[in-house]
Amino acid sequence: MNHSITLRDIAQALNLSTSTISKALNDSHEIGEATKKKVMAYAAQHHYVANRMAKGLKQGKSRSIGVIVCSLDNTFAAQMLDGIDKATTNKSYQAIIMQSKESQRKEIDCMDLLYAGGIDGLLISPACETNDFNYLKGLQEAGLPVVLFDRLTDEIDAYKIGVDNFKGAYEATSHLINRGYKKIAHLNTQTNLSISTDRYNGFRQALSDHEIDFDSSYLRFCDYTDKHKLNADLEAALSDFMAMPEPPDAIFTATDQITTRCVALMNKLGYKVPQQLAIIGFTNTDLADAMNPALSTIHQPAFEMGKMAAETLIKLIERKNIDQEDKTVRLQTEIQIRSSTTAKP
Amino acid sequence: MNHSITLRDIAQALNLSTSTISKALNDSHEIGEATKKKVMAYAAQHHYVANRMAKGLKQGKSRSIGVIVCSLDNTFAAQMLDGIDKATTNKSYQAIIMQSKESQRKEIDCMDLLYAGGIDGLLISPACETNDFNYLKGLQEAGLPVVLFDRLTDEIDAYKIGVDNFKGAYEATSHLINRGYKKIAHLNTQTNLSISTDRYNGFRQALSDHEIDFDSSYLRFCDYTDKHKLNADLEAALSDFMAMPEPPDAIFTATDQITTRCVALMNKLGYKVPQQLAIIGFTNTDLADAMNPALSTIHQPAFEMGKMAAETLIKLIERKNIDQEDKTVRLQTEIQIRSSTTAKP
DNA sequence: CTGTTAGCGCTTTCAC
DNA sequence: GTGAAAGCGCTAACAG
Repeated sequence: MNHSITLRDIAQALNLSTSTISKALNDSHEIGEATKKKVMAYAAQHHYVANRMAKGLKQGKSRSIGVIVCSLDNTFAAQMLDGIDKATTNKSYQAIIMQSKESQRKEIDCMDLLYAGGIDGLLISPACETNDFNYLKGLQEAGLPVVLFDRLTDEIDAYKIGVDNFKGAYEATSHLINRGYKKIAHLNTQTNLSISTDRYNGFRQALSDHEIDFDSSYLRFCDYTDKHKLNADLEAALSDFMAMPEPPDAIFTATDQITTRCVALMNKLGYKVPQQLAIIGFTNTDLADAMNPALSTIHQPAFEMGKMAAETLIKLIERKNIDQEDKTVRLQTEIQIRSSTTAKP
Repeated sequence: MNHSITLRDIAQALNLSTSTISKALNDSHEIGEATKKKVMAYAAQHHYVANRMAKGLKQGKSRSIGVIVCSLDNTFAAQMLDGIDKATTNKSYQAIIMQSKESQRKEIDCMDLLYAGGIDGLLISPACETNDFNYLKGLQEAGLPVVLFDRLTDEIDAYKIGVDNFKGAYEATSHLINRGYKKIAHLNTQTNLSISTDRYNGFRQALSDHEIDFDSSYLRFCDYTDKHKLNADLEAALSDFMAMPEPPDAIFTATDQITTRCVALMNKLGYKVPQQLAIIGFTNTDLADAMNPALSTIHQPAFEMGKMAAETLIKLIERKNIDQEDKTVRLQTEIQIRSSTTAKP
């Protein structure tokens, strides 16, 4: 806690009252120019900085927002946090960041702590595990402004900022088909969040629009709650796929983690990419071009999504008009084609 | 800002005074068991949660710490933040995270904001650019507890948690030598921080211990302040190296960014790894094994470093004994050998 | 234009 | 064992 000077110190030094100082510093019209100048000068000279606690207590707000993501240690989340930081810093809010580690219980703990900590609003990207949104609804009903980002759900009425997952998946799948792949496998997560179903639906729609029959044995929903489990699920899925009489010739992976782990496994298991098995997936890793072959990806505007979510929340907190018809915004993904989906020979 | 009930609400409901409630809730010995029970029960039932602002104002502390890293959007930093989060959550502190983006000016802005925000202590991993620590010293002299982590400097007297960079670099270089590589290039950052010089010195020491002459044309210090500049510097360095009459046969890269970008460039430029050019470097990316060939790395205990730094800071804040002789702690790195440094044919 | 006063919610002497 | 009162630093009526 800093021990800088207080309003009273300035008041005494300048032979004025604290309220005059307060008003002067807040550039109130009630105060004369001369006094303002004097006060400002003195404050600057003595490095006065208002006590955040006192101000917050008085005004009933903390100028801080809570942020809950699955994990700090996750490229994609980190990029969104970067965007959130941009927005909060711009508007001089503090972000208190917490992680759910994909656990619904931990997520509730986070909400508890944040709420108790006196946040003015909450930005949340729910854990994969989460299927009960009552706690969150409770906070909302208690008057806490809430914005969902990245991982959305219809279970709750709130402002939501995500991407067009259906379209991204549709494009990825269509790209594979256009490159000559027909036996396309799909790896996704086990979760109720729309992020999963939207991508799955996009995949299915692309297949059917190109008149390719859907083969359910090419489909697997993996456990996402734990790195090791995910890896195990993925490895099982891959070897099952490749042991089939008609193994897939391409694979579309639905999340950042699944995509990158999958590439690692394909290297480990020695599959030739893309000759034997092409791959494209949702991932924002900077290392797509460091892989060999370079990885084709569906890239999400993570930074913008975070920034926009934070800006929306701040507007909500400050009861400003939100100039969008729909409470749900879907940003566009971008397909980045590299060698892991080179045209089929 | 949450609007839960206050001490006074409880006091009125129970026909007691606020001070009694306060003491009861803080489990003071002055209060009778019966009253305590009654108060606790009522508080729990009505979801009482103490107002952080009021408490902070009264006690002159905020139970929050400031954290400054180069960037949120950086695998290595994210892993350290994960560790910091672990420690702060354990001790029920809040971490306010800010990013310097490698700029000294921004770093000072961050410190300003954090200090004004009333943090109880500061955790900082300085920007590469930073060479003037007077501002930080100023905060320290004003009584703010400060702990440096990851990127250390002798310019300031503080608790410091880093890794043994000299040893890590020494091991990486020795590994290359033992695998039969003799013409070893080194890519490092332009900075005054010991992170850079220690690694450089470790490299030099390994060469000289193995009686290999140091060739300064195999050495390059790259601009780290901007991704594009770094990439350009790296690309220039690589093509200069490979255009030499005697190009290097291996390369030791000193940081996370340099290592991963370098791999991407080597793929792009089409060098055969490790036949033409082996590579090992400091990096914590999860994708080392997703690369082809898999990347040998020097891995740093980022999570532990962050956790330990935060724990140290909290002890400092709470004036607890710190049970370590030396104010500087150096954790051990771990060499992870994969195919990018396969023995020279 | 400036000052007085009260109070945000909490802790903490100090009385009783 | 419990309560009254003061005060942390700030803002905002309300007076003057």
